[in-house]
Amino acid sequence: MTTRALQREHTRARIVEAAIEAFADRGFDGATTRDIATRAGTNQGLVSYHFETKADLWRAAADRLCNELAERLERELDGLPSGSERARESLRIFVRLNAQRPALFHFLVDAGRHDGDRMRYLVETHLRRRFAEVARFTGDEEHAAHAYYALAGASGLLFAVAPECRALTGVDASEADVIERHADYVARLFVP
Amino acid sequence: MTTRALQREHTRARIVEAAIEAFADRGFDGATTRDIATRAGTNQGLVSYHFETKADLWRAAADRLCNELAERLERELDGLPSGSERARESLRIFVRLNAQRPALFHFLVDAGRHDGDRMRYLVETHLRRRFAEVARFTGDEEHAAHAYYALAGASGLLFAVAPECRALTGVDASEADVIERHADYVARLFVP
DNA sequence: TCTTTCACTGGTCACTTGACAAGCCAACGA
DNA sequence: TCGTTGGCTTGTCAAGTGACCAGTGAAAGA
Repeated sequence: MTTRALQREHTRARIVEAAIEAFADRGFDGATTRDIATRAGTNQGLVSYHFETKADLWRAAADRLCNELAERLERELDGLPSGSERARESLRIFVRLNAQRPALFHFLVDAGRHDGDRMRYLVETHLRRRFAEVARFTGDEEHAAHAYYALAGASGLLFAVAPECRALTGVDASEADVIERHADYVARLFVP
Repeated sequence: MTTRALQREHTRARIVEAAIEAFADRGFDGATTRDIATRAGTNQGLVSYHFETKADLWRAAADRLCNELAERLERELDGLPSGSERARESLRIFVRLNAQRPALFHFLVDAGRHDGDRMRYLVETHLRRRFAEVARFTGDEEHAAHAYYALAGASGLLFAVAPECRALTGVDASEADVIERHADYVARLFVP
């Protein structure tokens, strides 16, 4: 690959990563392309140059976020021994992902509350597969949606509102032992 | 009370109610005072007249939302028979409140992700008491925060992203039997 | 009855927003 | 080597944004 092409990809990646942070922090409406540019260490014009619209950038950010998590999930689940403990460990892994990337939860909530383009895109492109897995996991057609959203909520909320959790309970959700305790709590909750 | 004072209170209440919807829909940054005014059936100037700043209006909306839910929760818990089923029924009630007022979840997430004035206000004014109750309920000092956020997430997310849930799973979270099924699911989850 | 009060309206303000366009210059290709 | 490409910067634009203010008219008080 040429120097220029490499530089281009590198810059785009930096902007997308900054966009993930910004959209998670402020929501789609609240995040500004200027703020994203600053986080990426450049200027607003460059964001418009690489991504035609703000919505395009959001889609790129959602893709990056979801693909990264899907890959990591698949990789970590792969090396798991089968048996009764497998289900619980799967849940622990899912909780750890939520802890490392609270942006996932924010994208889900921010896009999911309206029936719009962003919600449709998330559902069609990324969520269908993940939901199908949970549905197969529960086996229960009737309660699949309930299990899915209860799990996602129980796993992600703590890390999504980490500053509030710190102020309210004194618990720092970024600490490793807190993450592990939550992973264990959720795992035992859903697989007693 | 005079006609004017009554009218004033009525108008303020209308604006606050519109603000709850708007802030839940778009977040603090995304919601505009003009949109709030339109939802309330008036003009932007009147919003500024009744509430000095947008942040003031947000605080009034948060108060209204939290007080309403605290009252309802207390009232419904009051008539509950003691016994082994009491814990489960408490959880069902909590889920039903989340279903009726998904705005609660959105306020929590929107304010809770940053260490700022709104987050502090929510914690100090409304959340402390509620968390203390959950902590007393679990009895377990070590896991109180984990139980609290797992419960809040598991109860609220489904209704907070109802449009997404509909598109993803076909389940309409506004239907009464879906609400009851989720209430039962969460209740059995936390009190097996 | 007549003045005062005040909830409410319409319009203006400085400022921010996303999108766009002209120019710059190092990397590229001939 | 020299013209071209294209990533990038700077500046500009219309469309909002929250806050503010003078004016209005009906209710309240004298």
